[in-house]
Amino acid sequence: MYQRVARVRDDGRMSKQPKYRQVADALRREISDGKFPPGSRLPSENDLTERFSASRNTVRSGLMQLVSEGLITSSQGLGYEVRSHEVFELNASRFENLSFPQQGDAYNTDVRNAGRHPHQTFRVELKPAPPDIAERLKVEPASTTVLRFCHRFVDDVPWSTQATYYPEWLVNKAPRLTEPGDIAEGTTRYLAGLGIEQAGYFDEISTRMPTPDETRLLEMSAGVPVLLWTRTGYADDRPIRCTLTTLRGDLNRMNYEVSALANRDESQ
Amino acid sequence: MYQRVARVRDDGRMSKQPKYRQVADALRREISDGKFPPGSRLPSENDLTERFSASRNTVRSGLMQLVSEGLITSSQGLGYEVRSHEVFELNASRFENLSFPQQGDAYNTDVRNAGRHPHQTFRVELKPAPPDIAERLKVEPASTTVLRFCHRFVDDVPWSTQATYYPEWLVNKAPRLTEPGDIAEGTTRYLAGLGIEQAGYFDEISTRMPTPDETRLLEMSAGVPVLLWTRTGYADDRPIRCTLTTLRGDLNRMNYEVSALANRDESQ
DNA sequence: TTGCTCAACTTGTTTGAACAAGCTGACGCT
DNA sequence: AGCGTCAGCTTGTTCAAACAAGTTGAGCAA
Repeated sequence: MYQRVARVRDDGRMSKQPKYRQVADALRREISDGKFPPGSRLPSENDLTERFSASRNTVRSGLMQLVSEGLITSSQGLGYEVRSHEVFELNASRFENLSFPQQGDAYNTDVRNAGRHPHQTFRVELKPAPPDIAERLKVEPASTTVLRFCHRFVDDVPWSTQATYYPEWLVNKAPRLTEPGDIAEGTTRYLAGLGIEQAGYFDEISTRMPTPDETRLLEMSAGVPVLLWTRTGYADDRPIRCTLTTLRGDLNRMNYEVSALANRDESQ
Repeated sequence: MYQRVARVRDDGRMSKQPKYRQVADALRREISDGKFPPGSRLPSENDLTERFSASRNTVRSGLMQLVSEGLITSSQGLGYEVRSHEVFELNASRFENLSFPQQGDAYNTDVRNAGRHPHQTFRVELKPAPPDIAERLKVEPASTTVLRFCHRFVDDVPWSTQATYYPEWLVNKAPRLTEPGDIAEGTTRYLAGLGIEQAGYFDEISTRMPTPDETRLLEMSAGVPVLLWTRTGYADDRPIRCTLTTLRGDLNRMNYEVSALANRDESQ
């Protein structure tokens, strides 16, 4: 039976909020007040059913709300747990090409410096350029590109995926880009040795909820968005690579350090 | 009655996916295939109930899934609509202090250049520094700061909120920061006129699901994350401001253009 | 002690029903 | 023609019940 929520009640204020939202609001408040600290467990659905005089389904609706806000997680047989946050800082404005090797190693050193254990799987493909990549690389759509793909973990927790596309003309100059394994000295350094130096890049950052594929690959729980980071690298004003990085939003933060003096001359 | 989903069925593959997920997957596929283009409406819950031979609640679970993925929206009385995307580019690496005025105006000109109509509300507060702000401004926690708050719209659609904190010592030098209205020439330019020039900044970017407050202020629908952008501005290596910007993730993309030459000298 | 089983918890999935409430167009009245 | 009402669509909220399935610890057997 439908039971209209009291319109004038509660703490005296008008509150014609639906019951499931009252549940969510109450629990959210208690979590932020520290009654349920990160890592702790919430009362079971049955307990909450009693406490709020609501059906189990209604309580579940409220809990679902908090799950999709990224505040709590649920596991069958275990209960609901308050999510604890731990972010990894990602310094994006640093240039890797002087004393630092490239990608894999920038990541490796960063992670190790943080006292964590890095791990990654690697894959190389030949692939026709997707439209957005082709546009950024200034090549024909569906023209051949080399795709170097990385799946990265920190302490065996999936952290990010990275797909770097190289245009065909560059691969002709730098054939080792098609090597199926990691390039020991780093691709940036390898390219620099061939006289192709990444002199600048253009970064685009956006966010959205993960696709089912991303959810699987990054083992993401509900209510956590991804950070999408696209870096287009240039040498002599010509695009030489385009890197799409997908980062778990709950684990990563990106940093840029920019100085006015450095940028003064290149007013866009 | 509980009815176990067929284990060997469908297209011949093992598929012991729960029914509500089958609904979500089928619809997601049809949306990405273009059967339901952005802006179009999905069949009603009743139609889907028939099509999938499931109860209305099960169909709703599947639809909820897509809503929280940010793929569709629902409106009472109207139905489910496929979300259409339109992003606004935000050039974050540009320096505003040469020929461009500050914040409000960088935003105003950007929006107008895009052929859109900007609009913002403004507020000034005196507020004790929150811990994270105090740390970034290198002042005592809870010491006095001036908070200048902006609520921004594009074509009357809520776009972002921006809160800039100035430390007390700076306000003593630049009293107009407490003026309740907009500073016509822009705060950066006003400060530069007093010999305080923002020579660099440190940006931090992260993402998460919005809080209920943010959902209300930015009129966000379910399944859309926010982009959090923290900019700490420096003059002579001393923090002079800290700006927290909350951006609707479905409407914004941030860009950084960085050149190696510019950054070569300031290896951190 | 070790190891297995199982009862008793937990959340996950599904159904059917009922009523609330927003939206739209048809119909009929003025 | 103009306007208001309302039937009939839509999604939103809530309930009660049942069975599925993951987790854990108590207790029994080897």
